[in-house]
Amino acid sequence: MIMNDKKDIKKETILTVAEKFFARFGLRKTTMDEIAKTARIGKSTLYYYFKSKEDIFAAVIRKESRILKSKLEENIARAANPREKLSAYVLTRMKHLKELSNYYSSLTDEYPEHYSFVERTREDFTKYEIDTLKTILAEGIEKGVFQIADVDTAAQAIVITMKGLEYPLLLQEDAGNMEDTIHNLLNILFKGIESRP
Amino acid sequence: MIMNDKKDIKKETILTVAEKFFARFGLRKTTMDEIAKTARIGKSTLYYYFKSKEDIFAAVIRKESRILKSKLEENIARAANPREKLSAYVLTRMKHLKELSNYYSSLTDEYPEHYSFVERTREDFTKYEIDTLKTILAEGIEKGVFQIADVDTAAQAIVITMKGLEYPLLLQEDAGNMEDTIHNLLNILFKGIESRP
DNA sequence: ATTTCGACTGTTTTCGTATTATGGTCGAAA
DNA sequence: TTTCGACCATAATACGAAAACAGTCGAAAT
Repeated sequence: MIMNDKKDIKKETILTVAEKFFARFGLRKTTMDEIAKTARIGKSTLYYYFKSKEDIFAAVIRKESRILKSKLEENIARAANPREKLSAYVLTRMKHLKELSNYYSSLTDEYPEHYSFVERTREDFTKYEIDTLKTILAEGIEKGVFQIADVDTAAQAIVITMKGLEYPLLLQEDAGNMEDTIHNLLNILFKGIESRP
Repeated sequence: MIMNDKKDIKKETILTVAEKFFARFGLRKTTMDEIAKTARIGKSTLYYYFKSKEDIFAAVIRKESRILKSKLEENIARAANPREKLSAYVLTRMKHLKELSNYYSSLTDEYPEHYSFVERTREDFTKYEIDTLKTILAEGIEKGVFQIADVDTAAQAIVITMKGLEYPLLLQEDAGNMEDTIHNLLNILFKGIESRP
């Protein structure tokens, strides 16, 4: 456990370099030699800090997930009530992905190719998503603004719907339409769970 | 316009042959020579009835859309009230795609590759979907069981959500989970549009 | 003990090229 | 009107050689 701070800093440096390559060239076309050269270290050193290229990629995904997580928490905290929190959650999440797809130009191309790998890597984030949504929904029930029979399944349904909309969103299938659609879905969703006097 | 019946019959024969090839090998790996040989006609004859390979593929898609359409209409007619109609619509549509993916083994692989082409070809079907959903929703409003401000956007939101769920459904990302998810979504949806006393 | 790396390896990817397969055309024949 | 054989330009494939690649290892540096 000695020198762990120093090791983490170095890992971070490597990730910063790797991130840029993955963004521009994707997983397949990014080479370990390039990462090593750009980071000014030997390629072998890379393998001292990470066990494989996929491992680095996974670390980048997890880092990205942490950024989104803090973004979500920030926007949720800003929201005044459960309704606004839920709205902020869905909108922030979908907008973030959209922005990401501009930076990660390879994201759209490699989406099908690496779908299951990314999904496996995001497992923790997905758990976080469900937990957070459950918390928001539960808070809404407690405050008497939501009326939901099964919070678990409701949270799961929301997550799967958001995931489902990811690919069409990346393909910009309906481009401008998409944000409207999300708003409409939110409206229907709210009418669906809002308790009425 | 002479001999149009005979021509249509021949076209139908070609489609039946082509369909099986597309199902087993997908669009790319199916060759015009194979279709011609199996249909026992010259390849040039194929081009007398269809203007390109994609044209045949599009015809197969449209045929499949018609089948789904009649399936939908059958199940909608069977349903007693707007709520059951809407439920039947969504479930029939999603189950049909799932069944189709068993038959069309290439569907999953080629989904990203031909996404935009299939989408363009399905445009008419998509219009039908929105129209049908609007009719169901309008009927629900008229009978006082639904309460929706904007029928158009609601119908659109439902269609886009169903489309969004297609790819995860094909990838069987949550396999058994998927049908449950659709049910959950339907439940939320219903709570969202049902009028309450 | 931790960290770094050069040299190495077995496997993929790339590349140039020759060859085949394929989508599509055309004019003639039925 | 319908059919098709012969034909064409292009795209896919096959293949061997060369290059690039992910990952290993033992030794050197810290």
